[in-house]
Amino acid sequence: MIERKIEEFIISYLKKNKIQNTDWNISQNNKKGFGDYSSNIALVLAKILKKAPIDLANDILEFHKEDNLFSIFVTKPGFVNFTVDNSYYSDVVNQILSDKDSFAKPKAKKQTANVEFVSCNPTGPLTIGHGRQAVLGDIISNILSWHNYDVTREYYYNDAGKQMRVLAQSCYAKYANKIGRKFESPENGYVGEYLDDIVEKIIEKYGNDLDENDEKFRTFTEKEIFQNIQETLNSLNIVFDVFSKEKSFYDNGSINEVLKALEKLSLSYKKDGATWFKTTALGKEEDKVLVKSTGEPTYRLPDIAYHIDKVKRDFNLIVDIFGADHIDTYPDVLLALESLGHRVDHIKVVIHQFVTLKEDGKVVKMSTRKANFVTLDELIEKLSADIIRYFFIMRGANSHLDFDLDLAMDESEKNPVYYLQYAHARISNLGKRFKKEVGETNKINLQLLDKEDEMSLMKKLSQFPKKMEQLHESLEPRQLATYLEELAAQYHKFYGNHKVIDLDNAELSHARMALCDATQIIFKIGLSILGITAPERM
RNA sequence: GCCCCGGUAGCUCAGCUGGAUAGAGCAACGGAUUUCUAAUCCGUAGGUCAUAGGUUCAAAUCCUAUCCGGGGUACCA
Repeated sequence: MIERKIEEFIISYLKKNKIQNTDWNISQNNKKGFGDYSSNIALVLAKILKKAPIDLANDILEFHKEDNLFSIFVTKPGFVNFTVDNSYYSDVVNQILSDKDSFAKPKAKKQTANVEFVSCNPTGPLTIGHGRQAVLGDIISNILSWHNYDVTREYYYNDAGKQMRVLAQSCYAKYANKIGRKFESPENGYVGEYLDDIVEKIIEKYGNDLDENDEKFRTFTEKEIFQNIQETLNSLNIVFDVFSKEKSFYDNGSINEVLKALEKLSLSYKKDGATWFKTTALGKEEDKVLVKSTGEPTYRLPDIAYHIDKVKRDFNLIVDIFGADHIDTYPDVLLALESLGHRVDHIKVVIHQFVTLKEDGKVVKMSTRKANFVTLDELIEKLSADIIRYFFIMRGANSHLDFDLDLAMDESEKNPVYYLQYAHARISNLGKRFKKEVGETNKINLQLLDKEDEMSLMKKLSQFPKKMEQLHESLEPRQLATYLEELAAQYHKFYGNHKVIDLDNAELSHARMALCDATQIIFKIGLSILGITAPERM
């Protein structure tokens, strides 16, 4: 990467002048007039050395020996600007063409990662909010896979708690109602239509004389709903490797172990019949309940046991993806792990904000319990997986996402997804024609590419490795989407202004086609990480 | 009350580990089509980067306060 070379150059200057590290940087310029890269090194040094920044910048300029990598010029108030030689960019194109799908892919040894996402209890169909998390988690997993991680996609859910009991009661209420018994739906019960369908199936399968406390109202319902959840995820091409059930941590005794261990450390105590986690001893403002006075643990306790289990499975990286409603709970879990002597420095938590759905220009409020939500299934009926996936990550995870249903459907032609896919398809089509009309060659002279649009496109391609590095750090899929949109814009512009197939100039034609091929390779890599198809034609 | 996000063009949002002239898409307006598939391109217009202070050679970006929107603050998950 050229940034490295520039960095090395500046460091060599600092070494020669015996200047200790300072807080300087190299930034890339998208504007004209300042070269490809600039450094603030002289501005930063000015203060320490008590010299004019412009003089320092000129000193750096003089220090630089002629080479064929980059040239330097200085602008006020003291920026050192680097203009990278064109040959660097054509080298990148060559590199892409020879490495193909593995271009820029790190060669580091395999590591393991666990990504936990969705983790929604089987009490109802997935909503649009879950959809965001599902897609986010899947793409983050793809990013890690690309960076040579062996990724385990994991779904954790509560198959034993209070919510499941309420679900069973709600189901029975519908059942009773159907067969003419009297039974009040529980307070805060589930009333969604999906339960009616399940009740129909129960009657069909088990008849209409089941007892109120029959196990089937829980087990059958859970199975049905969970199957539906998996089907929904599958239709977005999301497949999990591991399902962890909360109940297993009761059964194997690890929840009790956590309680004992915390007690031993005097980090828990009893009050009002409940067991409390003494987080105030660890710098928090309030203590939190671990076991309710009813004897039932809160979600926090099994969560701790579950995370200990994940840590013990020895992954190099653990990623938890939560909705904004969990923002206050995960620090407690991490605190517990730390105080019990477990590693937490390899746990990354990704928090995403909520989705608001807009229909007919109005915001639709959603709640699973009240059943006035729009399900992910309904969305999938209307839109393709490609579009849904893209829409969910086209905003930063930390921003609220306005999902405008009307826009996603009615204006699908103006959808950014098509813009990307079209760039890819255009190149495919062009390639076919090119083969027929121009033929092949083994001598490609990329030095012929020096037009502004060609250079801009090559520069955009050269940014890919750096982008992927940033992506690894941020785990923010939107950054890749933004990059691909920029690349597509650059490509369409190039395509519009220059003929690739020019029968009077075969040499130039080949050079341009090579540039197109390289661009297509980057699209392929990018789109596959986003889990979006790269069509040959549209 | 306290904590966490966010407030950038008419709308939806990038940019935020400080850098030079704040960007896209949509919407509006004006052009390009006997095409290498126009699902595209070119151009015009659109901004007190919520507000007020502060730090800095340099602030949309960092700090403080205020205002507005969302979420949390449960012996719900």
